[in-house]
Amino acid sequence: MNVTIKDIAREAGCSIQTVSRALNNKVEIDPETKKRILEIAKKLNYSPNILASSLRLKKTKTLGIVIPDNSDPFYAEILQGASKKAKEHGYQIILSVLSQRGCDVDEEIDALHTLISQRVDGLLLQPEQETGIYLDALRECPIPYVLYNRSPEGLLCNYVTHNHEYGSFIACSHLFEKGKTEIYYLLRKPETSSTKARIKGCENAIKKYGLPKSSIKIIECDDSVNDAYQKTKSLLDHYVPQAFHTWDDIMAIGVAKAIIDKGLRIPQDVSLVGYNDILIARYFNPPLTTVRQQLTFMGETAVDILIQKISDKNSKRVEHVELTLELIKRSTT
Amino acid sequence: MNVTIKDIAREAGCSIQTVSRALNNKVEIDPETKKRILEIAKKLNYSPNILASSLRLKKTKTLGIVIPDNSDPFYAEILQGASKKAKEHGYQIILSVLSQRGCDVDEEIDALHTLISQRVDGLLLQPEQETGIYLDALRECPIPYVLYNRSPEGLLCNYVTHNHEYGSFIACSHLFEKGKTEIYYLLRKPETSSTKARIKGCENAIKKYGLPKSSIKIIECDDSVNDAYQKTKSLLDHYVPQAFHTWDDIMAIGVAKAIIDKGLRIPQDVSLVGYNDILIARYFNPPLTTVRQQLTFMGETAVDILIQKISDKNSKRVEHVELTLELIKRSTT
DNA sequence: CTGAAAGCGCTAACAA
DNA sequence: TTGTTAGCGCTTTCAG
Repeated sequence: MNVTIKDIAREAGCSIQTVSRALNNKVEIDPETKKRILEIAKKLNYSPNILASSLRLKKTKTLGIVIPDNSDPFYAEILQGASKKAKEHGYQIILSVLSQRGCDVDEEIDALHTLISQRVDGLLLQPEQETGIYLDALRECPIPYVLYNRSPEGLLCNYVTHNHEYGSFIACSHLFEKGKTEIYYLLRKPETSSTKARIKGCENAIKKYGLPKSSIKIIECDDSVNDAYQKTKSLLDHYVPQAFHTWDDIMAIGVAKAIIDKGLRIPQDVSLVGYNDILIARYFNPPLTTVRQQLTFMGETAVDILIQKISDKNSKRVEHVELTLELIKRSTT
Repeated sequence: MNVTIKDIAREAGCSIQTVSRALNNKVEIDPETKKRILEIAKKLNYSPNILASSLRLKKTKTLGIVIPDNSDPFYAEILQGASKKAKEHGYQIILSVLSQRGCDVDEEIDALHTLISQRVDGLLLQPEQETGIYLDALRECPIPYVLYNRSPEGLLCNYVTHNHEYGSFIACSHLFEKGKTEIYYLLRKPETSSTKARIKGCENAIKKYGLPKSSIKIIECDDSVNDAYQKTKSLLDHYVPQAFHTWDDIMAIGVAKAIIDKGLRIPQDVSLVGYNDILIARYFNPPLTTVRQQLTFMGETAVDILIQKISDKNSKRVEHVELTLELIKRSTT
């Protein structure tokens, strides 16, 4: 059915080896034969079977990436950066999107194993469950991997993250500087290392400004914007706090809607600081003060590290990259 | 290095064939041997080499998808739907993101050929260039494919789209009903079939309401939100139109910012209708009137059709699915 | 129920 | 410069 180098060899009256050499730009070949073979290949509409060559070469030029949810701009942006960079390096991306947004460890482990079975050369992961069982799976991983947005304790590995302790610190500090003495902090995924770092950052800000611990009140939300919206709404029914800070910009937009629906003004009545600086933040009304993460760059960097690890298998060095966060002051504070 | 069925066979003292049977849940095997083999496999941390089995089986259980830009929520949503559905069917996704957002035909053809080389079982594509050269490449495509969001003339193939002629028709009609007699329509990708359909829809609305052709003025923008923002701003410097309609919600948000920056009110001074109904539309301030596309569902449907075509290779029937669009009335009109 | 042999399409090593 | 041979890891005959 499909045309192979064998077919080309027959047509050209040479061995398959010669065809292989012509196709792979090897030097040890007569320019004339090479030209003839290439023409025949084109004529027969030949498409090399990467599967066969990968099997032989024991490398696939393929990276596996696990993404909890591509409809979240946060991850979509990371994936964008990763896939562009991979393409630049001549690597393909095999994508695994989790259906439970990472709430199911078994699914996550499964995704990992499937990708390994596919014989990808390396993996980009964000362990949603930084618990023993997933980390165990990771420890047995036979190929190089780089974590993004996570740096689990108790696992020595390559990762690229942001310094979230600093991120929530500058967000809260900014609000304190503006004279606010009370912040409601809406967060999610309370168990992840990144959330823990953020809470630490809040506490640091409290300390720095000599405020009581109760200055920051935490509200836990699930993954939907709507939950942030509803919880803010309920809160505002009883009480109007001075300021909100949120785990991401999407939640901030939900909070903003609740505030505006209540007939309150931002920032005159309530201040608001988001997180991530997704594209919309700048164009939102009012433009959102937020903490900028370098999402595309995180994806790119993770790929760079990964590919370096792939080429340099025996290097046992571990890469830790911490990207910088920046407070973007706009009109909600 | 890696453990293979050969290693398991040696360990179990049987042939590789028996191991293969145990691993693939074949019936013709003693339950006892099967159990023993499975245990050994687990002990040795065996991971099947999909490459080898794919090569042998001539199918990879893999779908290729080409996406112009994953940082655009429009495509991110489609990809989300597609990858979830693929996973449900037990298929993997190989992702190819274009670096020029589809402005480079050669890159697009290249992406196509690479995916074919990878021996994916099927392809999901959105031809950015509906010109001869890309369609030619498609005509030579040896594997099943389904187009999403495009239905190029002169190519008989499977596709899933929305009825954009109807979409812009309901958007414009809505504005006309509200008494507006003049709409500035900001669009992009003027050459695509989907844009042409939209312009047709505008003309239909004009006809229906017996208005002059000049009632709808077209402004062409590039792919950035900023361009929509800037162009609206320049326009508003000289003239305040009654209404805007945009090619997508992101552009609408850019337009809204320009209007608000100018000190004008939406919808009292200027009305605005977006397109797509991305998540943010509902939470935007003011909540955006828009035309809802079923993006996740489009991705899912495309995968469903594709997998059906893969299982049913000899069926020469061509599937055309046209999803329905819906006007979502919120507060910008 | 189990095993031996062949081959998927390709490339590396060696020989001519 | 070119051809021959072997083998990557797996599954599908076919034979025991």
